[in-house]
Amino acid sequence: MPAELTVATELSTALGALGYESVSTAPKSPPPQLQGVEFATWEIFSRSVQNHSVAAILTKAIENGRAFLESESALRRRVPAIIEWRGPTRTTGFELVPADLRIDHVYLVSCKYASNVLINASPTHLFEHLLQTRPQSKSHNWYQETAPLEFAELYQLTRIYVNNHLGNVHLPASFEALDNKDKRFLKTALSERRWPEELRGAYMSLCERVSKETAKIWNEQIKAHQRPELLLWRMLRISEAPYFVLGVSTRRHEQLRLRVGTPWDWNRFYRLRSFEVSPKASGQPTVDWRAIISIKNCKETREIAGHVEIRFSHGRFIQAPEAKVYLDTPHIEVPGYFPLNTDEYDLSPQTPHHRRQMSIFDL
DNA sequence: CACCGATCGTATCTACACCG
DNA sequence: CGGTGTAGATACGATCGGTG
Repeated sequence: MPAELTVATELSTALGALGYESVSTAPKSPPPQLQGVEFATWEIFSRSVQNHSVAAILTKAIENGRAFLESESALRRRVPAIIEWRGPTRTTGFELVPADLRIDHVYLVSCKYASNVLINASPTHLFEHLLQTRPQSKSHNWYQETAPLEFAELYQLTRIYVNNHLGNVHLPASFEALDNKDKRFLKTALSERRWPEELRGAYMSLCERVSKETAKIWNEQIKAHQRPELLLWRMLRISEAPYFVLGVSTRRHEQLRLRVGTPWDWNRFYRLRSFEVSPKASGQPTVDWRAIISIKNCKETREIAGHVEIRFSHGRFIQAPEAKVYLDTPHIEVPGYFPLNTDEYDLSPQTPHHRRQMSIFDL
């Protein structure tokens, strides 16, 4: 059950925020404050609590919820009246805040356990529109757009490969002529994790070309844009509504407790100096990104780095590739992500300037 | 054998063609 | 012209396997 652990961490976080100290004391039915949880879901949750392999991560989730309850920048020990769980259903439309829980109608909480993925977008949306529009329904195959020759070559070799190995299969002469049945067939035929030896070279050429062209296009769009920080904010999921991230980091599963600020907060402290993009040699088309940020009233600069994979999403050749944005810098070091208990609003005149900087950045 | 980066998967939503 | 089926898209992360 893929989503079971996700559900369990979200519900454990909610329990923690309600003051529960351990998953072992979890009630037999959802607490009255917790809304949107079916009894059947709660039963599945109760079962996963018994599972020792997930006990450690659920304990961290409970602790995160409790920290949220205690935190001066969050609940300040006021036990919530309502915690709404969004559940497995997705929000409608173009989501800017990835919240799983909503506490007392206002506190939005995203539970993020061991994930460095920031956003999944269509390549056109990310590289050409810089995430500034609503996602378009019509998008093209980015591989074909950026590497038409390499893509065609890969398809031709795939056709030969399939004929040689699976026999009596007649795929159309061009990729464009594939129907859905053909595509599903190709997906199955190429379901091995590694590409077949015969195709590996062509696939690597495709990767290299797509990476280079993507970096070029993305760089040009960024250079042409008046305010590239708008792209950075979208990538970091910084939007008009502040929210909280509770979870664990991918590295060593350390606790991760953040308040994600808004562009308003961001502009008070930071300025984007540059946003650079370069192709990366990898097993799939990849571009690296890197933002240099200066801190206002201070000589210091910060860097945020990550990469984007441009990858097949539902199996090879099935449908248009997607762009998956990763954050490689630890969350805690990202300007705009504030550790839960820092009081960056402490800007009273009595506070010496250097102390203000300390309280903001050095926790 | 835990860890972590690289690679791959699925549920659900939206837009749109098609149908009566 | 509203209901419905379907393709294409996003949001979410799972899992594999090399490595120290």
